Amino acid sequence: MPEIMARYLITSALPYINGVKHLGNLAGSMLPADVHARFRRLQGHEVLYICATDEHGTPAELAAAEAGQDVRTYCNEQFVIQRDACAGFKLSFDHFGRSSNPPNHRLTQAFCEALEKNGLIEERVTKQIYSVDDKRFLPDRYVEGTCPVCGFERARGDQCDNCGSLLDPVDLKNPRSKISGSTNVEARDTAHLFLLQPKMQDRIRAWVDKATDWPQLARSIAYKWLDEGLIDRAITRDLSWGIKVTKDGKPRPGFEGKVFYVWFDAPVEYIGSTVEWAESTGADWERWWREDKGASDVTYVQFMGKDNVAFHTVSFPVTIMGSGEPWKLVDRLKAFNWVTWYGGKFSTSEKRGIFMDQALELLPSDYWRWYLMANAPESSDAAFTLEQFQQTVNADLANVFGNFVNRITRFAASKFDSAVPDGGEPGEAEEKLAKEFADRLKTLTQCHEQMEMRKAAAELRAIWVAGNEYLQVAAPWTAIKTDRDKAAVGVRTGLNAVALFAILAQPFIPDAAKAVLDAMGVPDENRTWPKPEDVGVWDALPRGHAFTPPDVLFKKIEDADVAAWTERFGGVDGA
RNA sequence: GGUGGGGUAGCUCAGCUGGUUAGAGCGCGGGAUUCAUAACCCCGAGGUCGGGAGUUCAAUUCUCCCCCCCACCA
Repeated sequence: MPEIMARYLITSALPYINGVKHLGNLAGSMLPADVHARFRRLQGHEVLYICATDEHGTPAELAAAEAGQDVRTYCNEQFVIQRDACAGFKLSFDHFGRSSNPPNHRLTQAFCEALEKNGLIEERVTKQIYSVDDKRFLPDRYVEGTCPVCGFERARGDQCDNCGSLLDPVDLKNPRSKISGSTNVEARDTAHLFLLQPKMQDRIRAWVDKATDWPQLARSIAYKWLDEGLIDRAITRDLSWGIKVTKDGKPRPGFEGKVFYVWFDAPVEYIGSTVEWAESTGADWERWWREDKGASDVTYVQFMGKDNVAFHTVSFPVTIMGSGEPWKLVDRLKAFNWVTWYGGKFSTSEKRGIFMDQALELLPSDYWRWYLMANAPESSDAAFTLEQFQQTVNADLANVFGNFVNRITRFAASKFDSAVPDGGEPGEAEEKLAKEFADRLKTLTQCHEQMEMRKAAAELRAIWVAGNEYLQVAAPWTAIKTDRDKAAVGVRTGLNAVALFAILAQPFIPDAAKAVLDAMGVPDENRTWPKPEDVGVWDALPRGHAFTPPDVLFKKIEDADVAAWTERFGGVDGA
């Protein structure tokens, strides 16, 4: 089918290496990005879906220390855990990389050097708290002390939780290390590189002004930062785990014990991961990222949680644009709010909420995928409850879709010998179904194109319902008693609906969709996204074509399951 | 504290630039059906659209104030 092929570069915010993510993290970036990637592939577009673990920074170091491991070993283990959890959810990354891998080191260093050549980097000496016992400089939030403003004794280095004053760690009285508790700390001079963001302020604003199709949430956050005024930001830290600072490709004098701050190198890994992908497949990464190397026709779509919007709309663009090089900038952006656990926070320590690896122990990924996207936190935070999860999955997947597939395939198996029947002509009922299907398919397609997950799921569900309505009217089980041709039309239409419904379900529930399409014997090349004007879809299965009724697609979630899970994961209201 | 996002039927949520009897799914009540995972289909009952004031012929939809919830604050 000749179509206008487009190219989509899709990234989802990088999950931090520190432990397996919970369902909220999944629902807010990786999963919707996957749904979108699958949809665009089905449309016949060329898609590159990239993700990676974000591995640098103090939290990784501390988590490793707590686990009694060196950071590298810790990250190696955690990377595998996260990669496997993502695979378990059928996230169809073209590559899942690591920000600690060599390509990101090279790129990050190159970006910094390019920025410096353009006068956007400045070396400054500042005073920071050094912990003698910990043998390290302390990040702001790992310094505690008495607030110089209100006298609160447990003020953090960056802010006092009591009076709200923004603080500088060196101003705290009686400072101590939050890591070891040691009070043997002192302010020491240390040099850092600063990114002169204010110099880019006007260019960033002009760029945001043109981004009229960004969602409201993204634009308002970007403007908020711009209105407040960008500030010079340190992009290096006194740590050992991270990307070394260079000058002219060699270690930068005076920066031997320093690395880039994690927020500077993490987004660069979008590119780094693409390079990893290219190195492992022999593909060309520059045609996805360099405007001068063929990327000008790429549509770049980013998925992220609302906490990441500022970095993607302002900070990272400063790096990209400031380099003066023709890198690809984000075109479309989708931001999500949070999924909450019964209205409160997910928490490992308090045993509240389900994490990705645990979810897969309970049920196949499709169950979670469907619920999380049908209830995606698009306009506001969305509460996850096991009770609603049970209801949604049982109703939508088991009763509406699963049962539709089951009822018509089993009827066809017993009365028409497990083959697509010939004979009869479509009538009024078939016309009505085709009309409704075409209308809803149009809407569904638009929802996917706009990345409206909830609406897309609702529309898909409505299409499934239309199938059940049709069967109710066509009632082949009645017709077969008097008019075999009429029953044949009903069964044939129903079986084609099974295939169509599964094709449209692929982005959301890929495994179940595949099981249905395999059972119906639909060849891969016929599983592409249909168009509303294609009327041939209702006679796509060859007449006489044999199929195997699939097994029950979705087992219902029992009340006893919910009770057990509530016990284990802390349901109801614990907050 | 600042900024942003929310407060709409029992529950989870839709409701562009203001305008006939405010919508969906689930849950609930009734009916129909028997091909099917006690499933499906139809009908119905449920809401002073957080509170107050204002603008307007007209506000859930605009403005202001207040009260709650959530997130972020480099």
